[in-house]
Amino acid sequence: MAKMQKEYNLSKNQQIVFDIIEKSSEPVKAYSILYNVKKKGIKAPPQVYRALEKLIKLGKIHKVESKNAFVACKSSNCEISKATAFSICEICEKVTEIANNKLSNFLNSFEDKSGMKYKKYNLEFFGLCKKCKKT
Amino acid sequence: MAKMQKEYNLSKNQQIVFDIIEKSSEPVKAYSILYNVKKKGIKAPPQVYRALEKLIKLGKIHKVESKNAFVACKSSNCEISKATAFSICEICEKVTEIANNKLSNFLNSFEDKSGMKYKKYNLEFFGLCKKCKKT
DNA sequence: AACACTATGTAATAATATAACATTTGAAAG
DNA sequence: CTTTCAAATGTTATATTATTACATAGTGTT
Ligand SMILES: [Zn+2]
Ligand SMILES: [Zn+2]
Ligand SMILES: [Zn+2]
Ligand SMILES: [Zn+2]
Repeated sequence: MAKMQKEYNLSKNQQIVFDIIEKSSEPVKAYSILYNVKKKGIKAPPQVYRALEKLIKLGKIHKVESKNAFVACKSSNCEISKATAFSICEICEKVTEIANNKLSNFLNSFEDKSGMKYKKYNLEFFGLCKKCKKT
Repeated sequence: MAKMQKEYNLSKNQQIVFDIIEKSSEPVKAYSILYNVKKKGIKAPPQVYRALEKLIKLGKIHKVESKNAFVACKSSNCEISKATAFSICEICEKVTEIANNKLSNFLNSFEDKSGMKYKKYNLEFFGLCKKCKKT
């Protein structure tokens, strides 16, 4: 029971790619992953992109669209990758996943006059992080 | 007074690129723009990307990040490109800019516990448009 | 004219992502 | 156990998106 069955269902390549992203303190780019996994036998872009695609579907990582980079999911609220929100510092580029019920409730129930009901959203906030605000 | 001074300050290339985007009923990709302006003397990617960059700064167009494509601003609320929201149909890929005060007020005043204050956001909703929902 | 600033033209290349096809693996069913 | 089927992998090539770097030209100001 120690590990609470975490990522037992990941395949070899998926696990390798996930480990890299999870260990990183910042968003990771696909080709940076590729470079870092060459030593583990992954040699070509499709291997990385397929793993990324699967991990996104599983909700284990998210793509930060404005940066073409990937982060591990920290909130465990978005297991199916349906509702994601990030804060992005415009100076140091730090990206943090936002877990805020008021925000997610508001957005999940948002419905506009077009009659379109949304099943998924991605929100990216930009500003200055605490550290960078001081300087 | 007929035209209410609209885009008088756009340079030649900026105007050419903007016209293409504004006339399109769907998001336009950079290389599609490039292809379409070859006849007007614009020959290389940087010319297009520079115009795009400027138009974005001016708030006349927005980039739809999840599609790497560009749309003309329809809301005139986001003159400085600070607060953008789009609805995107997952089937026909139609993109519509959302102008909704409740939404923009909520997001503009959103502040999370990290102490980070946001000056900009981009939100992309995904779902099925009215037309595609029927089928 | 001299200056600063913005925009343009052009060639080369970098960075991101997918197509296509052959092969392997692993779990489920018979 | 072996047949079967879906998922995952390996590999080559190519498509798509975006930027660097440098030279030139226009525009307005002093
Ligand atoms: Zn998440
Ligand atoms: Zn910062
Ligand atoms: Zn707009
Ligand atoms: Zn649709």
